[in-house]
Amino acid sequence: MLVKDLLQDLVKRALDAMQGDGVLPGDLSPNIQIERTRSKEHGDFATNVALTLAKVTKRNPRELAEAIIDALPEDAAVEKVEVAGPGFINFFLAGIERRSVVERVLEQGNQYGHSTQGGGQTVNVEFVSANPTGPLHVGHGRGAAYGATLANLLDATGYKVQREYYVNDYGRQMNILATSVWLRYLERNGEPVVFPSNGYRGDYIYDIADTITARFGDELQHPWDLVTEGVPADAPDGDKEVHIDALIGRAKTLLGDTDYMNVFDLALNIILDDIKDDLREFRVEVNCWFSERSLEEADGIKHAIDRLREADQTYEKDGALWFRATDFGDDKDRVLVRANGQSTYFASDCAYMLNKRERGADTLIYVFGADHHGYVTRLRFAGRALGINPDDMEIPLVQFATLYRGGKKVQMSTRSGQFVTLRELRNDVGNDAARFFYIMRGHEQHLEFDLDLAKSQSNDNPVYYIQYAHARICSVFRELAEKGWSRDADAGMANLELLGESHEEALFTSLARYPELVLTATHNRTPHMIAHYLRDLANDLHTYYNAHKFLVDEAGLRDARLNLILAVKQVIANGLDLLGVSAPESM
RNA sequence: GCGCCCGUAGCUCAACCGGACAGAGCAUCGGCCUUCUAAGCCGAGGGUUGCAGGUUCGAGUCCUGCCGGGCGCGCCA
Repeated sequence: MLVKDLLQDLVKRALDAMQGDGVLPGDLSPNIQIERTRSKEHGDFATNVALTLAKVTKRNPRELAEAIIDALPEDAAVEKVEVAGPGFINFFLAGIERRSVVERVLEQGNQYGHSTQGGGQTVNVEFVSANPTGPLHVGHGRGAAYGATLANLLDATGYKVQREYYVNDYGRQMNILATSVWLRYLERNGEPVVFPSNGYRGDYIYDIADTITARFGDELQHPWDLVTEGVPADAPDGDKEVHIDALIGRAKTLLGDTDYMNVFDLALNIILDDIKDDLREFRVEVNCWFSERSLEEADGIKHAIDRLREADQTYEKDGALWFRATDFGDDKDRVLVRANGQSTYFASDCAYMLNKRERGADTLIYVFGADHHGYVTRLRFAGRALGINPDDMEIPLVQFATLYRGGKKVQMSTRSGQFVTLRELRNDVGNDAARFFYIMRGHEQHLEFDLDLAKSQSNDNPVYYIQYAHARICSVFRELAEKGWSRDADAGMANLELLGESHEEALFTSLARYPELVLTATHNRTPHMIAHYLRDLANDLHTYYNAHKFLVDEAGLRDARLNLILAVKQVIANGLDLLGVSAPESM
């Protein structure tokens, strides 16, 4: 049981007693907030319950606080309780309680900070879900790091987590990709191809085209004149959308269904495999690569539309099938099935959402890039249409990351194909720094990613600073062995009371805070809190190291200090693990 | 035009359901030092939380309006 919960229980019992005695009205059920204090003078924990009760009971808050303290049951963990400020109740923990964290950490090891708070509820975390039309870029990287870390947090706090990537392998963009590949193939085989302005221009398209050549030789080749037969002009003279759609049509006609799909699938698989490798190397786990096409093939879209139709939420107009979004407060109704018989993305959204629910997800988390925030409303309407409680759907938006090198912004533009890929970033700064820097800021904040800092081996680099704290502790233990000593764990525990230095007190507090922090970070979907915490903990360790020698001659004190820093090492490792960052033994 | 997000120290960012004196790092300034491997350590200055109202015992946090920045609006995906 967390001390926080213990204190909450004590306060509750006090209030119950006061209600029983008629000192407080029996009908109030106060929300008892226990929080860590910001400064030591205010003790370890505080509650504002007297302030909140003062109003409803029309009593003086300080006086009420005194009364609550009088009714508070004794507990060995609490040394002193005080009224402070306008009516806060401050709790000072007993020394033995404060020190006990060392034992807890070492006992629980890599499980310290984990909990069963989630009660086994299933949470579906969908993230990245970039169209497989090219390699992931640095924008996707932030979503990947955020989603992966959030999933790790949920996992650690007792939720069943589905980590999911929605593979858009069905729509028009994929047809543009397949056609782009085929055109590059023709170009490589000597055709005088004029590449469409709306096609995918990246170099990787050539690589895929070469794979096509390796597999199919010149079987898929057709003369350029025939390819462009009847195709309207490209921009600027014509409409680039019409132009590319016509080219797609020609590709399908000339290649036939089978060969067209061969090109399509080959392109898709090469890119998707690349994305899978990329994420795996980035320590981003994905349990389910959910294919949009599979949804269509399994009649999932029809299934979802049937559901909406049964609920009388659809109607037909102008040959299309519409969803009555206005009934739910949208400014206009939304098309489910176009006049040409093709279903819309909104229909796929509904189908996929329904599918997630049918696979057992209680909560749906959609991690979106901020540029996709226009979909949020639509998705929420889909949820309402399908009868999903709005509280069971969350759509955190991850803002853009801007790269800086040499103090200057790295220019990027998807349109011109001038984007930095996630793989380039990882190769540049390393996986550890990339993971850490990505989640170091609140996800709703624009991120300035300083590439030079991320690479630097100095204390200014927070990743280095934290990892170094871990390695430094390992180094102390190597030194211990070199001196021919060893740690006596039991003696260390028995001598914890020798640890009375302010640096040691600070570490007790920091270590004890960790499980609460993990819960808060999970609950608020704010993994950056872990990064900030680890930086603070590392700072506590380094200042302690600078102020005191651990390997002192006096064995009792030495063992106690070694137990303490071993606990610090454990918590740093646990925290870094949640972030997907390694904890090196030496640097 | 409508909608969403953001605005906190010179810079990059924190601030747990609305709590106590708004905190870190970098940079700046002033000292110290050569250590369980680390040019590091200790300390100081720096703020009308974009502006103006409102709610509250209490607002960086909630509400309204404005200013500034980013993004989005489709029978595209």
